[in-house]
Amino acid sequence: MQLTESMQTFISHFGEMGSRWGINRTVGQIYALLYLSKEPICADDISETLGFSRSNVSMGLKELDSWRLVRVKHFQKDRKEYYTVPEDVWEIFRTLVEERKKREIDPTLSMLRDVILAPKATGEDYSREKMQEMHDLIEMLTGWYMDMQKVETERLVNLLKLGSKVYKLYEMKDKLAVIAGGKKKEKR
Amino acid sequence: MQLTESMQTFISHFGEMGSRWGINRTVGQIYALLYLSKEPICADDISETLGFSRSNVSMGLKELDSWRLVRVKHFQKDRKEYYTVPEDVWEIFRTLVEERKKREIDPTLSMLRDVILAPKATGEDYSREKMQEMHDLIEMLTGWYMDMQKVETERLVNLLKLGSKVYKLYEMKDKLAVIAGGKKKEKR
DNA sequence: TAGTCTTTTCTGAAATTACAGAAATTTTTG
DNA sequence: CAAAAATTTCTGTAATTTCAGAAAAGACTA
Repeated sequence: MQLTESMQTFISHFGEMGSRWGINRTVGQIYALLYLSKEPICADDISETLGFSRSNVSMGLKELDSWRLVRVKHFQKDRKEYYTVPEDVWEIFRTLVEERKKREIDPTLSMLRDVILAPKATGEDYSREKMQEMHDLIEMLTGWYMDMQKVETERLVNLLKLGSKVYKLYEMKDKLAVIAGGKKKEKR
Repeated sequence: MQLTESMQTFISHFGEMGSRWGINRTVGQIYALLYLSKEPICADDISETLGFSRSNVSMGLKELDSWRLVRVKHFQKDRKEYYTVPEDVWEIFRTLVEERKKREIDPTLSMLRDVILAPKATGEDYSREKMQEMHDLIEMLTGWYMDMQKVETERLVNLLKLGSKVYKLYEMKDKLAVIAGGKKKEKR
């Protein structure tokens, strides 16, 4: 596959940023290449285009698969496996957040629950309190995210665009309740 | 410093999760220890409690400092430096998001802007479109976050608790505008 | 300003991770 | 079922990262 200069830049960047994102160079570049390609690509093409060994590409694809970031496609009369990534950037984003949550947050939440349930030793009042605080914060954030996940993309975009202005709506929710209730009956 | 069993568990976990969070074991454990300690701790104490070399603790604290996650405190008649972390978990959380954004997202946003501005080569219609899409998504999300950052904690908590229900308010915003206008005239 | 206490930086060794090529395994097709 | 094609796993090496101890630098005091 032929890469233009801007594609090169994009792909290299994903390689370099890999370490900050917790993936390695190979994986980052493979993903970037697939993201930019309209057509599905087979492992050999990836290997040749990026100059990685065939085995490395295999490992990279396996890693991306574990992140649910690639899809395999088959063409008839060809037993090669062709890879793509989902086209919808919002879908990609949601997948990414979900996986990071699963890997980076859930284990901690689980540990915190265990620790909080264990019998309290003497002299650990403060530390227990802090563990509880961390637990509550994480639970609130993940709960919120899981709730928001159900909102369809278009509505989510509207909410994001509204941003903190949404708070003004919230402040008026009692009044709004009056209206909503008013239709049925009357005010509080 | 004496560690109870639950503190041990908590600290070890932060060490183990370190690699997933992009920090090393030492740094993770130092942070965890400071988080659980009500009193500021000096580097020697950290070193002794966790069993790391004094130099490693110094490096770790420097790393945490670069994340703006520690504070230094001095006591009179003692030239030792004592370390703490901010007590408010929300403040910690905001700092963490800000720093991660700075390290993991901003460079990519910058790369995308550059690439998008560069003259388009032939045959890269699709890839350019995808780069633009990624750029727009990231810009929208970071824009939203920066906007939300201004909202004070208590209000933010209310919004989080409201979760996707906030969308129902949004759907009624036109009605609400009527009320808001009405209120303005009647009072204040 | 010398002496002592404290922190930071340097250095090389140890551990971990990344990776190419080889070997093994699986899948497809005749 | 065997041959061929493709993928995955294994293995050794290279590169990177982590870390302890040594050396250097800085801060305070007598």
